[in-house]
Amino acid sequence: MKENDLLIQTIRQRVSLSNDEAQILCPFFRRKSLNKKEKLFPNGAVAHDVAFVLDGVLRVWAYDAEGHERTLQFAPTDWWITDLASFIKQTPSDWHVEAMENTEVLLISREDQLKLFEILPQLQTYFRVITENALVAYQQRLQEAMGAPALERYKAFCLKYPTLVDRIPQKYIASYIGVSPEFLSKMKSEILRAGKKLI
Amino acid sequence: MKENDLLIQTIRQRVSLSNDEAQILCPFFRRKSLNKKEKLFPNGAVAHDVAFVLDGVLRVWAYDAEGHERTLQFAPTDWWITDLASFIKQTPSDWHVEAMENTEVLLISREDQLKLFEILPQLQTYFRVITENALVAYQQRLQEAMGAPALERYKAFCLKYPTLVDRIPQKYIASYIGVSPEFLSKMKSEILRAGKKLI
DNA sequence: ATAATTTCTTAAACCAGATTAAGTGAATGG
DNA sequence: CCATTCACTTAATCTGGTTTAAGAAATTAT
Repeated sequence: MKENDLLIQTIRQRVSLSNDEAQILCPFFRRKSLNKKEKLFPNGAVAHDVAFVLDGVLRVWAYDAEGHERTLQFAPTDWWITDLASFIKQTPSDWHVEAMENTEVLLISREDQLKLFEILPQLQTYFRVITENALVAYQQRLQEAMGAPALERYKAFCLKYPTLVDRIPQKYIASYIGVSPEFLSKMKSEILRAGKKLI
Repeated sequence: MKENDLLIQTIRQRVSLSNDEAQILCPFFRRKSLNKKEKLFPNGAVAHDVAFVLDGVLRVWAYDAEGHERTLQFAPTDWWITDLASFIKQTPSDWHVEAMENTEVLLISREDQLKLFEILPQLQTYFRVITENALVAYQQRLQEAMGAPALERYKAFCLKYPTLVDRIPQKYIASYIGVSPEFLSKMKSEILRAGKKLI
């Protein structure tokens, strides 16, 4: 059960959970290993599960109108990730949830998640709170996407995902902040040339 | 209590609520009238309350890096609205929540909302569900903002807020879809000239 | 090791949408 | 009821970021 320690610990940062309750919770989760480039569920399938990342990194992405990849979210260790629209309505998925490295996750199905909310009400509180926080984060990001120049968006990425900046290929960062890989490269070389410090 | 009918009815679209439970719920809400241009709370104050719109329209907006207004959300009848970041953490607000017409709302404070979640667990479920749905909507909107051309974003606005298209000044629609008022005007006249039909 | 592939950089031409400016019409207020 | 402000349009010019293309560097597979 050692692999569940990180999960319990993470949940306990937001709601209280006795050891007995933790024992109730654990069997709801299944462990899964994903190889680099492997997807959490097949393209177009329903996202049955939400994943809690133990180790590695996942990303959610889709093609935009012009056929470019756009990254919605990254998920390093102790983040939750899925195609939320598909997961909450159990409808076919529009997004790809893909491992960027060999990755270990814990999975829980929507059905089991809703069951768990009835058995352990604080779990519903936990997910309500992290959903509220995620909503705030997306509101801020939308505001940035519309009103802030690309360099500000790059800085915001660096603050949000400090562990990823020098770990994942730069083109995925570009697809997250919403610029072409060429332009991100140009921005970074301008920062260096000017000797500017980020943040 | 007639003014609470719309609230009860709206909640019952997602969770069950007996008449007795509805009677418990109602005293938690206070009614408030806002004049056109009036704000839900003073600039920089904490958003103590979340508002349920009975009649009229509110909008949430802030200035971007270049000093332009950016509209995050509109709320016509039966929508919920507040500065969510400020509301959930009870920290000073970054956003303006402002009436676009004379508007009637029901208010509940964060404190009372959390109390209510303990008294009526299905209310926590209700807010979890609408928060999940709002999160999905913001994910889609972010994807659009980054990858779709301005005309697509205008169409998406028209679908999302059909009651507002011919009701609010066009410059606020521009500030929502993320273009200058001049460019929205140009797009619309091009649609007309080409005799294209939206949607 | 070496070949094959992927990623990153640089630079020129290009474009969607911003900015500026000027004029017109519609609300609003005193 | 007039004056002022606010909302919308049109058009010229400008700009942040894209596209295209080509080469260099780093990974990955053989």
